[in-house]
Amino acid sequence: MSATIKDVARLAEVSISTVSRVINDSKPVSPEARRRVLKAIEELGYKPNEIARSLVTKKSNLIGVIVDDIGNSYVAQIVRGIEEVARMYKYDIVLCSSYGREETELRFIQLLMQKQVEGIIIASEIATTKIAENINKYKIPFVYLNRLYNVLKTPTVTIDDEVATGLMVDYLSELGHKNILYVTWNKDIDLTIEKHKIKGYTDAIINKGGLPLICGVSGYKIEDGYRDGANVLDVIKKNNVTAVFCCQDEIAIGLINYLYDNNIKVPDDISVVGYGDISLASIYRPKLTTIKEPYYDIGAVAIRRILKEINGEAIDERTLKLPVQLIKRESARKIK
Amino acid sequence: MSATIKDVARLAEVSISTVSRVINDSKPVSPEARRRVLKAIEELGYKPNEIARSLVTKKSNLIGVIVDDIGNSYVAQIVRGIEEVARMYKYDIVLCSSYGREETELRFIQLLMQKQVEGIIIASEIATTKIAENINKYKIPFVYLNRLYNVLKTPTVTIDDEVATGLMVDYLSELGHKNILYVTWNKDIDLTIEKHKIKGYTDAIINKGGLPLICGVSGYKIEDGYRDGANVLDVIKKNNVTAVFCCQDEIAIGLINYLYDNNIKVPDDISVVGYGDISLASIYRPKLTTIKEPYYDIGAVAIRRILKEINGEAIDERTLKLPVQLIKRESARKIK
DNA sequence: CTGAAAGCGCTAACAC
DNA sequence: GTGTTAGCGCTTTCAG
Repeated sequence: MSATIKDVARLAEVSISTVSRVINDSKPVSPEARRRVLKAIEELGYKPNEIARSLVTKKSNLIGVIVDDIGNSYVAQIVRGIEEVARMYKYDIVLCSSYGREETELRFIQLLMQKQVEGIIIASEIATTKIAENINKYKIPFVYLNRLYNVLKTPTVTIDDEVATGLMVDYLSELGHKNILYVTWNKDIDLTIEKHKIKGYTDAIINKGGLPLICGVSGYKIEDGYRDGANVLDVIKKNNVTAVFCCQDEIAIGLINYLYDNNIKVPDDISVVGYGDISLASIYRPKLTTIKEPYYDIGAVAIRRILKEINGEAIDERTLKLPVQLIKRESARKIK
Repeated sequence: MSATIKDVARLAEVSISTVSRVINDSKPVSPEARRRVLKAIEELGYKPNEIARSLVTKKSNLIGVIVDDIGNSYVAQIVRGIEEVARMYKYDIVLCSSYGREETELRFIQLLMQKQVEGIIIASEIATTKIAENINKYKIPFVYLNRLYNVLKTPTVTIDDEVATGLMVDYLSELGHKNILYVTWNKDIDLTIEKHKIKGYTDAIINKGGLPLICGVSGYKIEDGYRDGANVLDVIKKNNVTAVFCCQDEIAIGLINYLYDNNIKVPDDISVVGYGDISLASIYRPKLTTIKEPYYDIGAVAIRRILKEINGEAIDERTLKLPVQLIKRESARKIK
């Protein structure tokens, strides 16, 4: 068993209050007493028990982070952002992976509440309204990060997706592309942020005097982009598409993989761009031209908001929008 | 403020002990009392405060996990393994990222101790002996996972690296390769597991009647493999190398990227294989032939060991070795 | 400046 | 089967 405040007090021949005072620097202590306490602490290797401290101060210094899957690189980036700023304020992160199961997330919220976390950030990809109801019950600072869905009326931080897709279309146009295909995950479009992205795309295309061309795939993972590659290729051929704009980097990479495996070279034969700028985007060959969603910053801003709220500071709007950035790399090129 | 056990007791008109008993199912309670307690709990939305509980039971149900960088996909896989089995035993994970700084790791250990974690797993890449001394002081269950270094006399879980590299050489030989270059991170080789990997490689090469050929690079990241690509290419040309065996997948990918950018096709012009089987290995094109380090399992086995130790069960050897697996994909092919 | 004492929310003897 | 009570290790009045 490690030393307690009592042991320190006994050894230093002072009361436990005095020990507490020097530890927390909460009230003046005579130099002599302080010296003795410090010496005793040193000798015993005493470290205050945070659990006991939390119980009385009602501050756990814990933030709960519920993620879909930490194995997703973009999720990892968000978590990095969260942790790094949390730590600046002496907060620790307790990590929960839900693997997209709603009941699991619900269970985690409760679990985290029991652990007395002071705030919760969810970075998940499921569409759910229960979560919000559930969490509001607890009146705890909370931010909901979702790359796909947009159904919860809770604080969040994103980029302006409509502007972003418009920006990409403009860029592709500059490169001389006229027939630009947008590839989207065709599920629950009304609930997802795809609604905004499609609007940005469509408006920009029409603005250039073109005709929107949209094609759906059955998921938003690399496998999905690959699996549905044949369909997409079909659409490409039938419409003389020269540039494909995928709604997620993963789909773009899956598609490029499919094209590669079928002897179609990107960007020589066709341009393919993504959305997100996941870490793979710059490692992959060809390097992916894409829209940057600043995951690290998203996490950092989210936690900062939570921390502010914990401190009772005024917090602004529910949704914070970070600047949009177009990343020009190799997977799109001038049309010949 | 949320409801406490007292509130429940008052509402149910029983003592707090009775409430505690029904919560924990620790002692028989009359059906009638139980019913009333359950009702009160329901009504108040009562959830036991884990902090208070921990204080008295001296069980925090927390495991500290110190990682180098969760942004590394293999680290994320280890953490997944840890979390998933931890959760089966009702443990939570508190995550700390050290970004390879030793002082930070040392500070985290102390911090985690103060949080009363019941065990610590470090998954880091730095070479240090201080960590072990420090942690042993606390007599807390502890596992040290390090993909590169091998200096700590602490429990760990790995694969048999010597066997693994031998296996790869054998495979490459089967494909007809005679001049197989081994690319290693040439720093602290005596301290790293490279020592074993090089031995496995060398023995196997000699065994086949070949001559070992080793070339160093200045790091173990993708950038490093890329940056030193020119040097490696030089060695390749001078020695008629037909297959390159990189000590990490990252280096292999960096190198292939370099070759790609210089119009050398893998595997058509040359075979390149890696070590680790990071998630990128199967996404990348060409898909990387490699040795699988089962990261998820490594994490799972590590936490299982910790949990066993917490429960006072007997634990076997310090180092657990998981089975070696050769993953044949596309980046190596039969010599023409 | 310092100590005694109350109490954070809960569990676990211990008595009844 | 149930209530009373003594802590867990700490912070924080409140006297002095």
